[in-house]
Amino acid sequence: MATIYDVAKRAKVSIATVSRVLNNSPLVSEKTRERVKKAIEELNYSPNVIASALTKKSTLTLGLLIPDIANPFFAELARGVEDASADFGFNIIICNTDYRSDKEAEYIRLLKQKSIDGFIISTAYYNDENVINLIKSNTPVVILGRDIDGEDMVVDVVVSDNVNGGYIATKHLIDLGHKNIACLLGPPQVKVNLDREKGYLKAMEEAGLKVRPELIVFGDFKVEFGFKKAIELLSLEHRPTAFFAANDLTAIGVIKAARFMGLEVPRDISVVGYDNTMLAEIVDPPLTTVNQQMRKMGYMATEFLIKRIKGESSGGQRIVLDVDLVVRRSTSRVYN
Amino acid sequence: MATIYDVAKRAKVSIATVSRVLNNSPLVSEKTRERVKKAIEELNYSPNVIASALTKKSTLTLGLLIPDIANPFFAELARGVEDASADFGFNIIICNTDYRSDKEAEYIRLLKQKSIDGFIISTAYYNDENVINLIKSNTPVVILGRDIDGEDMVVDVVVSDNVNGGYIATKHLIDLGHKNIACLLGPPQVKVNLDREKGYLKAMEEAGLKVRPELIVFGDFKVEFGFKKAIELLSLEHRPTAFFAANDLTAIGVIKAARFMGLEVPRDISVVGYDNTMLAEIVDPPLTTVNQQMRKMGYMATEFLIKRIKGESSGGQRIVLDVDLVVRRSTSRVYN
DNA sequence: TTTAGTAATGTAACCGTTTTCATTTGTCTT
DNA sequence: AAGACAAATGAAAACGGTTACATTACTAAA
Repeated sequence: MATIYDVAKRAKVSIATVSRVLNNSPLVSEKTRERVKKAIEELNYSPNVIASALTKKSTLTLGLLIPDIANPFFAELARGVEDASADFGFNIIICNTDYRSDKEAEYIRLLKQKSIDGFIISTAYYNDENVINLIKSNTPVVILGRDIDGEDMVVDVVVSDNVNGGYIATKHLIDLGHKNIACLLGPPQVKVNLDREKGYLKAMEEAGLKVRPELIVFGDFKVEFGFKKAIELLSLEHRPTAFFAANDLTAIGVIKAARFMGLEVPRDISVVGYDNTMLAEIVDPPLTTVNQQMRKMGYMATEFLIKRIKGESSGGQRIVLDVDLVVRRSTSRVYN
Repeated sequence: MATIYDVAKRAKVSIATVSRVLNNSPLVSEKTRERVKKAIEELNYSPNVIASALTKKSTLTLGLLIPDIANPFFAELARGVEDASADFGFNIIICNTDYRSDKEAEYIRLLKQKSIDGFIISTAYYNDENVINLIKSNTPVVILGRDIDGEDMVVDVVVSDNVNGGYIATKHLIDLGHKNIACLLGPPQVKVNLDREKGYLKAMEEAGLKVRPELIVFGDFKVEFGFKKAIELLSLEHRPTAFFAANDLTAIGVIKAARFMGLEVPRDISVVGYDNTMLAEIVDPPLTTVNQQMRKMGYMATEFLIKRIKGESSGGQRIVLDVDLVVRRSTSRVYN
């Protein structure tokens, strides 16, 4: 591979001049600039990012921490992140943490060694020490799809309006006449679940409905959880007629459980999911679900991070994206 | 951040000695080794990969080229790739090419500038110039889930047995009594589709069934394609009773089309998919599909690449992974 | 005790850039 | 034509490691 020296020699200038041309410095005469460009062309030279990173510090690379890329929610987020990165000339390194704090710490250590320019973090727990330390070390960070509990930390946060998401989902069920509405959430350490619960409670309260604590359950975001818990709740004496699940996978588990117990969705049981992943269209019946703009979230978060890196922003913003309800065929009116 | 100089000063040795300790060189006495380690510990020093990459050339980073991470098939592949990378101390940079050759070329250029150690390529067309040039430039490359048409190119290839996949899917339908079996494939530029077709033809021929060319259609891997094409074929006078689709999404499109036309799966129409993505379990009816070991493919490909990078292998291997049929409820016997 | 030979350590060049500072070149005044 | 000043260029020192080679410190044999 050709180096800057080869270019310099061929253009009969010093490497400093070549470097200036490379970085569009104004203090190169038109004549020599052309000569250098020609040499670059002829040698098919392209600068070594590693070498320039050593002095400039910038590697044009970002780290993305997510629990699991095989989960469609995070895949969609990742796509948005990668799109923005590409648009701004950055690349992203993907890290799957499997919800494990030790893996998260290890990846952060590794990526810091590699001098990446910033982190996009989708794995943050409510007050995740790894992440808080990272932010405090003054590394550019943006928190994506999660919330973090840091007093006066300089960090951008891009989330969607989870309280409202929980609210509109529950409201929709209430409007359909449901009164006994179960609420299946993800892990309580992830703040979005607390927010969605808040929305659920708000809607219930607003409608003057009694909240039955046994119908609010925290678990994980998996199909299995929805399935098992729904079976349990549907076996209750006074069983719920509707479920609000905190993601599409859990909602699908609920649908499977209903079918398993000989109940029909939506005739006997209504189900609302969350995320509007591609699964929602595919499952039968198609799932009514809360649409988060995942790709947009990923894109915006990355945009913020890059602005921060370039010094065009000083961080500390909190963006809340709208959600909306996509009504499909897993919910219907109840008569009682 | 502490540098090797800080460590050297604190341990009262030269930076060369520190470097030796860092790289586990045997020619450091136990005593000084301890001293250096202590200094490293105290300063919380960790070496700058960028700097070392400049001399060692190795960045411990790999590039993964896929069409779209939001596609569950590639997400699964990517997960396997990332798992292996993590196990061997590498990181991966993800690139979405959207099936576009120009994007592919651009990413290759960019990643070469960043001196990554090797490429895992899942986007290769039958004879993709970008990829062929890359391989010829002697960069370590492994082709994942695709095939490439290079006479004596030194490149590892990890694929699954697509001919057999097409065969067992079709055979399954034939065994159920189907005679008119449609075959919906992806783009013909992607060799796997040719292979799956080959398997289809082999099974048909073996059973002495007449192949109707109008029932073999190339398209893309999307739901829409399956939907549209199925409607078309199901409107034929002498319509197929079964479909073999080259991925799960297309198969789901077929199921939707059948339902749209008032036909029931599997009573009226049998459908076999391909990939065994999570969608297959979720769709209704659950999809009979050919299982590819995607995560394992990703893992193995990465393992090969890393061996190649470390000089433990000289490349040129071709691994074909087994496939098997997962029979669910989208296929049934036909009586005619 | 000297000496040879090996083990341990240090010095300095190098990897391919960027950038500060010094130097040269060119233009314009007077 | 000389001087002043700005514009263009170059030399060399960083950046933070690795490593070839030189040097020093040991150990054991003579």
